[in-house]
Amino acid sequence: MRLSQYFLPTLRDDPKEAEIVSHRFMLRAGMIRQESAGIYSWLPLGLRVLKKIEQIVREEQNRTGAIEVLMPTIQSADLWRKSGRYDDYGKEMLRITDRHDREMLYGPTNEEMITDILRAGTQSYKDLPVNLYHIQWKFRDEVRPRFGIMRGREFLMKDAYSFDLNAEDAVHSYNKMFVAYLRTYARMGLKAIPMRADTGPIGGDNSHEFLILADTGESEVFFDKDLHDMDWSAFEVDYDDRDVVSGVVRDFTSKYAATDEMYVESEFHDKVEEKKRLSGRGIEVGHIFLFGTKYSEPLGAVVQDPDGKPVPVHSGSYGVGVSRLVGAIIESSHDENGIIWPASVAPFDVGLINLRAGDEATDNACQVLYDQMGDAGLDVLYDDKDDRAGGKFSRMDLIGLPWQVIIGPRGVKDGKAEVKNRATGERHDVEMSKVAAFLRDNSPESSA
RNA sequence: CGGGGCGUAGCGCAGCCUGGCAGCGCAUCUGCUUUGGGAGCAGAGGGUCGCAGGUUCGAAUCCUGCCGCCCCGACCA
Repeated sequence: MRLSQYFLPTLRDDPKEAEIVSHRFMLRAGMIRQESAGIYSWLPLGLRVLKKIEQIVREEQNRTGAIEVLMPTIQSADLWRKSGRYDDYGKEMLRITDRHDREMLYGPTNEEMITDILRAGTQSYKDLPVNLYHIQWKFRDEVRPRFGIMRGREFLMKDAYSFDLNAEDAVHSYNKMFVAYLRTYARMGLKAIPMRADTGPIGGDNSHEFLILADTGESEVFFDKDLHDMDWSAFEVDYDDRDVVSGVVRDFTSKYAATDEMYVESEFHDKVEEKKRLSGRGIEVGHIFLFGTKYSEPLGAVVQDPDGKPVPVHSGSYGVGVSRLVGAIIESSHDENGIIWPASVAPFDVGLINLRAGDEATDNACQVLYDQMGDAGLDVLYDDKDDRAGGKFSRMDLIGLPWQVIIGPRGVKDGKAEVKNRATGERHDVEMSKVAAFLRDNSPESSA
C-alpha cells in the first residue's frame, strides 16, 4: 500500500479527551474516530489490527473444534422473556421498537439465542458435544463509557457457547476453552493471567477472567510472583486428551491469582509467601464461565440420553473482548513515540520510508524494494509522500509497524537499505537485494 | 446515577470577567529555498463560536432552557 493513496489521518497533538496511552495513540495514529460516547468508527489502520486479532481468535477457536456461526445484532425480546432476563438486564440493554411496535433489543450477549438455535437443531445425546461461537458486535449501554474502545458501548466480542450431555463433559469443554485462551493471547504477544472469577448464584470453581497486567487496568489484581515464570508461549496440546487439557488448567490455576472482587487477604497470605505477593492492575480481556442448565432448562434445550430420557444440556459461555484487545495490546506494548505492534497483529509488516520522494534514483530503489518485499509475501506500507524526513520517522514510529526500511540518497549510492526494528531500535545496513530475506530471517516465527 | 469540567477552523487553544471587525500555533494549499529525526521565507484557503430562545443599537461574550462530550467515583467483554 502506498501511503499517498491510503487514508491515514494522523495527529501530531494529543486529542484532549484521551487520557490513557492506548486511546491517545489510537486517535493519533488514525485508527479510530469517535462517533458518540463509547461508539467508534474503525479507520483503515485500526480495522486491519482488529481483523488480525479476530483471525487469531477464530483460528484458536477452530483448533478446539468450536464451530463458527453468526447471529444478528438485533434480537427479539421474546427469547429474553423466556429466560427471565428481559426484566433483569436493566438499563444496560438497549431496547428498540420496530415499526410494528414489536419489542427488539440490540444484543448485549447471546446465551438465549444460541441455546434456542441448539434446541431446534439437536435432539439426541449423539449430537453432543458441540461448541458454537461467533464474532459479532455487541451493545451494552454502559453508565460511563471511557478509555476509548477499552470500555465502549459498542464492542466486538467473540462469544462461544458449549453444550454437553453432562457436567463432567462440560468441564472438558470449559478446559479446552481455557487452554485456547492461553494460546490466543500468547499469539498476540500477551501474558493474560487467568484469575478465579465470581460465579454468582451458580457457584463452583468454573469461572475465570483473563487479565493483562497494565497500570491503566480497571481491576485491581493480586497474584503469585511465580506466575511470571510459567510457560506463556502458545504451546501445542491435544485437545482430545482430557488429562493433558485438565493438566494445563491445573498448572495455571495452581498459583494464587484473584481480582479485587474475589480477593481475600487472609487467603492470599496463606497461600503465597510474603516476598512472592504481587499486586497491580489488570485489563480483563476474556471471561469463561460454566453455568450448567441455567438457560437450557427455561429455554427447553433438551436431548434424549442413551436411555431415551430427556435431559437438559449443560452449557458454558466464553467471551473474548476482540476490540478491547486492540487497546490492551497497545497498553502493554508502546514507548513514548508510539505503538509497538507485535508482529502477529501489526497492520502492516513493514514500513518503507522514501526519504527523498521525487528523486529518481531513490524512487527507483524504493519501487524495487516494494516489489521485492511484496513478492516475498510481506505486507508493506510504502511512505512515498513528499514530506520531510523527521515527519516520516515520527509517523512511522507512531503507527508502530515492526520493521522500517529506510531509503535515502546516501544508502542508494552504496546499494544499502537501513532496516530498523521498531521494538528494539536496532538498525542494520542491509544490501538492497537482501532486504526481504533479512526480514524473513529475523522475524519471529509465525505461530499460525 | 452523584461530583467536577468542557463545547470557538481537521487537532491543540486564546478571546468571555468588563458586549463593538472571530484570533493564535500546528495541519492543509501555492511558490521559492531547503532536504537523514516534526525546516525557512512569502502568500492563500478553511468558522452556523454546540442548539434554541431572550436582553441589547449590537452577543462567541450577559440571561434562560436544551443537547453533546470528557474526567473522578459506585457497576462491567
